Amino acid sequence: MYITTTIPYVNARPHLGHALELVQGDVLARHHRRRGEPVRFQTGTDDNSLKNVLAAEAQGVPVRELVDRNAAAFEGLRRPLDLSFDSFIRTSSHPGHRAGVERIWAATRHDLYQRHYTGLYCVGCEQFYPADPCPDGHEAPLQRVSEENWFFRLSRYQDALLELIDGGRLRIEPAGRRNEVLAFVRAGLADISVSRSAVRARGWGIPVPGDPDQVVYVWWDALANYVTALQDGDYGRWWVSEGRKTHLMGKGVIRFHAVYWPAMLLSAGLPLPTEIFVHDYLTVDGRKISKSSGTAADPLALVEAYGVDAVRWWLLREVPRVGDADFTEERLAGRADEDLANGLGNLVNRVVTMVHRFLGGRVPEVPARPLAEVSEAVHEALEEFDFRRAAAAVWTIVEEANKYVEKAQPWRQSRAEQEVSLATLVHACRELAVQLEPFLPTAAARVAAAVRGDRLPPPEPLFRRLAAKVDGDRIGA
RNA sequence: GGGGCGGUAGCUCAGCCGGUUAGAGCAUCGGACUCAUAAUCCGUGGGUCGUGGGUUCAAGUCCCACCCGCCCUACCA
Repeated sequence: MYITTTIPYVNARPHLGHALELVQGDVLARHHRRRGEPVRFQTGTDDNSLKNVLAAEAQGVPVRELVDRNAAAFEGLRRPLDLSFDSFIRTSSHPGHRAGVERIWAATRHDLYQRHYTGLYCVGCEQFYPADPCPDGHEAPLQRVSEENWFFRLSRYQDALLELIDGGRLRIEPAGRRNEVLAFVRAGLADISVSRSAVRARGWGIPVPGDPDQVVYVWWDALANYVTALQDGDYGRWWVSEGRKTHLMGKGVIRFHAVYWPAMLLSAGLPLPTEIFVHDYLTVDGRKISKSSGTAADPLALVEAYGVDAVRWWLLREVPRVGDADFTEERLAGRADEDLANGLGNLVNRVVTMVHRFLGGRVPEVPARPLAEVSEAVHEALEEFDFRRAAAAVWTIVEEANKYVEKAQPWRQSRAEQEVSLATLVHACRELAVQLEPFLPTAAARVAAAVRGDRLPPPEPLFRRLAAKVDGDRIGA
């Protein structure tokens, strides 16, 4: 399985929305690896966007410097968020990217033509609009741009795209998004401009082969990353032979991935991705994430304040498959205290304590029942990209184990009975550690360490409470 | 303007092809227990299922209109 996230442009540091997509991809990657499937999980940054240039100008720093600094911040999310991506591509520095874009350009050359174009261009959207108010509400006024651009015959691929999506060869989830794409394609596809004048791009980006006055449209450039990042044998392995190629993305960029990108590949005669999963957006304190969200939307600051487990758990356990979700530090802490401290942490702690008190720390041998139902429920949920349902399925182990303690009441049992009940509970905790790994790798490792071996280490709390921290010490503005 | 998605208990949400008294978690309240991070377990209360029509023996669950939020798309004079 080849899993990709979108590559964000790096005009600013990463925010919580980026973390959501990365964590979702990470869960999929870890889950499928654990099932023994070969997995390549890839992310990266779109360095070539004109927005990066403008941001650098606004800050008065060289583009290269801004791009390098912010790209490093994205890549730097790996450790604090426990991400397991196998490769990180930067479109401005990956050794094969530019050559790859040029190859795709050449392969689609039969569908490219030059046309004089005059239109209103929104720099914020990197897109042309027919009338002045930019629908996204970017402040900069639309620029009247008149130039000779390269166009791609997107219109030729309408039927092929419909067949591809309607026939299910390109799966788009959730279903509502698939319908949205189908409606867009059925409405008719116009050819799209796929180059910009190099002058307008401030010389930033990849020059059009044979036409140095133009640079390749940043979307064309960025989309190509999914294949250009695959060097040498990797391309054959992960793009040609691999049966499952999954793109993760936010709802704002579905058209580029579900329409432009497959059309580019069709034109170039290259294999297509097989799945697209579209997530919705996060708001913070009821507002769109923006600069003013400050550290409350900064994944790094959140991890430092609350820990990686709490942050990942909120993203996975609380964000619905469909619909925007609102993040607050209160919700993060509430979920962490309820589930991690009171639920999981307390369970492990009470089990370990009882093993010490009643059995001298020794774990008795008992036949272990595998918890296949949980594993299956997790898998089914993840096949639908329902991370919340998958996380809930893992949690049934915590709930069942806590109920089991109340029912068995080991403190009232004979030694023989205690051996059975506590062995069962230790087994449940071990299984929990296994099932939890894709979601909370750090927490899973700590649980595993607490219940490993014949002799358990002395009990100690696995998770501290966070709610008090929120009251007195909100990190947000 | 066209299309799509949401609007279900205080909060976050489940409710597939229509069918017994509409569910879960959190919060509230009551009880139990003591192994545990005042944790856990059991139980209670609480809902005009956005509004109004319609189809049906039967609708949260299908159809129509409208209201609210969001998304996509186009902006006919």
